[in-house]
Amino acid sequence: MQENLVIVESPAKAKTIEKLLGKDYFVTSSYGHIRDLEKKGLGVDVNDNFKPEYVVSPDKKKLVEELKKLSKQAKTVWLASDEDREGEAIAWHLYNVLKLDDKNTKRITFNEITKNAILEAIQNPRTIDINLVNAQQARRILDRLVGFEVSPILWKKIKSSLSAGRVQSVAVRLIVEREREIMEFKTETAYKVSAIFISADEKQKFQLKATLSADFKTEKEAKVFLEKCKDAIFTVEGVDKKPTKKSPSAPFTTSTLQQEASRKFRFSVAQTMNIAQRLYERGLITYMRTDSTNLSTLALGAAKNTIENLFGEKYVKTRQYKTKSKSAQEAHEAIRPTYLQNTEIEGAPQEKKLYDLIWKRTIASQMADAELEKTTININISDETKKFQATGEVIIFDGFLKVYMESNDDDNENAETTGLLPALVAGQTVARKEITATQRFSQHPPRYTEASLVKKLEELGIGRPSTYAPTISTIIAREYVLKEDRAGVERSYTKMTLKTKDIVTENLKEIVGAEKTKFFPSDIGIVVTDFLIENFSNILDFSFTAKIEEYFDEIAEGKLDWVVMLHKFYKPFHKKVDESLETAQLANAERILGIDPKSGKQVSARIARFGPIAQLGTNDDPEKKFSSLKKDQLIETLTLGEALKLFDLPRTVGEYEGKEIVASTGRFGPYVRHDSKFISMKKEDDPYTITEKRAIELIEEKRKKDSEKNIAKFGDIEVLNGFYGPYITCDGKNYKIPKGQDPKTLTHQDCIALISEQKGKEPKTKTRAKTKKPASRK
DNA sequence: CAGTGAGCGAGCTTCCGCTTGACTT
Repeated sequence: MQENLVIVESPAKAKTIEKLLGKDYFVTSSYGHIRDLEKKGLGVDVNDNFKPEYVVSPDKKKLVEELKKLSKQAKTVWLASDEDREGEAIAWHLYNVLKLDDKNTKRITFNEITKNAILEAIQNPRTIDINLVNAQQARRILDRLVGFEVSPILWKKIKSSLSAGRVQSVAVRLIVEREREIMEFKTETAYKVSAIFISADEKQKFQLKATLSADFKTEKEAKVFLEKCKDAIFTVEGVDKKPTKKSPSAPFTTSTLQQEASRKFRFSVAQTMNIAQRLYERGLITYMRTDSTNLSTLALGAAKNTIENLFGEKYVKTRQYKTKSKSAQEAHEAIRPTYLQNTEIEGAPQEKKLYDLIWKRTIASQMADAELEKTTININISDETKKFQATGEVIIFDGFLKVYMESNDDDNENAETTGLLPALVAGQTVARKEITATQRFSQHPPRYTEASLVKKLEELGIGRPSTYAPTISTIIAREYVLKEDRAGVERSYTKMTLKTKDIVTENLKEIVGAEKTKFFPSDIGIVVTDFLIENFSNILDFSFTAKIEEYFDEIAEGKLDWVVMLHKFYKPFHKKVDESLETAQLANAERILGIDPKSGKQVSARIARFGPIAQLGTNDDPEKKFSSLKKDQLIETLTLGEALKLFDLPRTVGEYEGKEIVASTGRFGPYVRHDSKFISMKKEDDPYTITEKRAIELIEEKRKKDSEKNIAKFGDIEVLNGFYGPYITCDGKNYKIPKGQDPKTLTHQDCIALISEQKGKEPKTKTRAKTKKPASRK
């Protein structure tokens, strides 16, 4: 029996600390918070100074009993949860729930896990800081009030099971507003001119690529310029050399790691966190949920040694980075390898990749600046004020670039800067090889990716490292936003090239606007956002979190009473809740698109019980028709033509064996129906144009497949040939056939045996918030 | 590259931040 019980938040951390402290200390963990506000109802008494109703979480009951037992046996209990608001609250809840005694309870904190730091903490224990706890309670209660009072308004006004919250609603707003910017975006076109120059005499041999200092608005202007260039003389005005420096980025925080892993490996935010968790549990990296760029003195020393060994002394530059994010609570170190001398690790390929990234980023952050020389050459054109310019960059000393370079968000391929430029001198003339004017288009602002959304949220101080990934799954699960690929569209552009004598004009085509795993808002997301902005503009304000954080800071410093703060917030807020329940109208509830020229009926679009629909005929029309919108259509942008097209389905294609063939689009994409059977169309088919002949082909193909499908049938039990190969089905459940077994030889008895054998290990149904997967479209 | 192509209504849904687990194909 140990005299000392130390409780930290994470079990992996407990393990390392126990090793450092030795046998007099038993170190265990609380697995985060142990209790929370009652789940049913508000969990807060708004009529009694926001008295919270705390309940031990069901999955923590066993753990709490265990901790109670341990704490009774210990002589001293050390509450060593993290050194931030949440950590202080965890300590306070532990103190209360475990009914600890002041006399033998000590609160300690440390923000790096080294023997010295921990021993120092133990030498300097303190008591629980109730002001900090109150700041956490205010935060927790405010979030509950917002979430649980606003969400029910949405159930009533828009759709059941929707949700609103301080963090998620702003995340959706960002995506909705970006989409609106894109809708309103007007593409502008310009002609960019670039030239390739070669030596004017035979002495030098070079090719120099240069760009014109200004673009032309019209094709005509660009052409006039090219004409002028035909007989122009090109003279080097000057060669300018400037030394420049590049500095490494700070070590990883949660959000920067998510961004880089997304840019470099296309990992999703959740994927990155899962892999990082595994590395953390194996003791390979420090904690992965952090907002700090700080490195421990131990790590700084190890980095210095490693860099010296690998690259030499002149590559070393020890740096400590200031955390940029103002909302940072800095309870942990930056994310770094635990042992910097381990340049690589064993493990799954993805684990190796992520570790390598973390290692490089950490090491680079402690390396010298890269020294570069940037050269700019300006070239004058006779009788013309515009100039050509060529720039090149040469690395003089690679410094940190030896190991790592941060990637860029916009994968623009117009990297104009090249390497070494030819050695030209002022006054020298150069000859043109060719000059081209290419039509270019301005680009709409980019849609958010998971990682760029996290970046934006962090900049706004909204959300925490532990919530970025869950926030993204929430807004997807509510179907406020979709993460999607979109095919691009073809666009034509002109390119004029001045060759030796003539100007050649070409009309070329390019694909633009293709999107890969980007966020698009849904109609529900748009309507909910508009409603919330209309009625709860303060909460949807991008600076709302930052403002209340100031109050929380004051509470933490003991300058403001948390109950007073909540009263101030709640009074006007709750009034608004009541008002909007009574009176609020939905913004953009319905859009009238126009009149159908064929029937003379009104065409409109709105959100109905099962989602967005188009409607033909007014509400009082007994023969009104409905059609669901397609997945890539939005009420806001739907045109009359697109809406009318929706009513062309279902469409009678023809007849086969005396029965009608109908084509339409369903949940799983376009299909043909015949004799009350549904057959999915192939990629190349279109329900609007499919012919009778093709439809019959599909029907016959399906029949043939079905006939091959059945291998055997024993009453309820069937042996079928499916997508993954043969399988047994019974009562709507499927069972595997062992490898090496020929399905044709299975007897009834064999099947029964296989079923009962596999029934035992059926998965337990878990009541987890599941992300509903919408039907996939081809 | 399987299965699938609804809907008459009861009762429940929901927040943000700490943590890890563990169903099978």
